Amino acid sequence: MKNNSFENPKETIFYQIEKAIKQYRTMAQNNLNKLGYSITINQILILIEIEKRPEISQVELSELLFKDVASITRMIELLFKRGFLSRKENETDRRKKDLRITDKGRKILELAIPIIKENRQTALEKINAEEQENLLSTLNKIILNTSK
Amino acid sequence: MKNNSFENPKETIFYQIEKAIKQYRTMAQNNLNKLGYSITINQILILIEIEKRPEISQVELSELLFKDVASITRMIELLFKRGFLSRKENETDRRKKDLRITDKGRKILELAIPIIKENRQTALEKINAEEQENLLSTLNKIILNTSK
DNA sequence: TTTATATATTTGATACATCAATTATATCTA
DNA sequence: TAGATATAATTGATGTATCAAATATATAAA
Repeated sequence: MKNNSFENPKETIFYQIEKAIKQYRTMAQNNLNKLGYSITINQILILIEIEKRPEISQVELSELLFKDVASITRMIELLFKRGFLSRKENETDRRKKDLRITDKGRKILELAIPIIKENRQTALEKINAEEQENLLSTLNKIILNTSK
Repeated sequence: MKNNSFENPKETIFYQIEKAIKQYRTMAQNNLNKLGYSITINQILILIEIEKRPEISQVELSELLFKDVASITRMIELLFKRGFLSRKENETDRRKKDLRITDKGRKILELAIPIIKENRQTALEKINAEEQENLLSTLNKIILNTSK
């Protein structure tokens, strides 16, 4: 391992993490595009979470998807404009919005979910359970090290 | 391991990779901000590559940093506007631009590089050499699986 | 040497990220 | 209950990501 990590960026861990996640995203989006709809992986992930737990707040969505609440607001806005979900004031807490998947949204979810599962499988091919556990464990260490 | 990976997103590998890289970026940017300049990690990485190899083209930069050439153009534009680098037409190939770090750019590089190295060390604390090798190896498998 | 093809960079359009500030409502406390 | 504080969502400003199309120049091929 080189001492000066700037000599060979391609060999450093963070470059590799970036590369892996970027390639994964590209592959995932390309496969999703084959559906012929124009929707992003991120938008699908939001729909999935709302479908699983319709009372979820935008703050909770932001934590779950590691995004800023501002990003969530704008993504919700797009999903709403395109008719994938409905949005109205919550009765008991008027600061909140009730988000609901529309039929159109549910239809695209049904098509997209198998694709996303397949993407994950493809990306993890030939990586056995132990290796996956190790990866998770090392990632968790990085997460700990970088959290405050 | 759950069969339906949508039940517990927090436990899936790609969520963890996203979380790790996001937290790392946030920490790195926060530490960089302490310098009091207003510059992003990405911009520093571009400066580093140009400093190492001044004849580098924007296409090469895009490959090295896993970014679209369009992104590189805009980042270069910002770095130029802020006086961190100069940019002029290449004499022998007029499609290309000659990029050079300015004194101002060199100054910020000197301050930023130690910080970036420290960030990487912090993030990898208590992760031994073997574990790092394993991480790289697994990431490479993902990169292979998702390339094409 | 013209024509076709390839390469380097830029631009336009759209989506997302992050921070700070704002708006609106809810809750807590004196 | 009035005023302080907290929370949910939005908005503004700026930077980055991706794709497709446009420009400009270089190189290969007829």
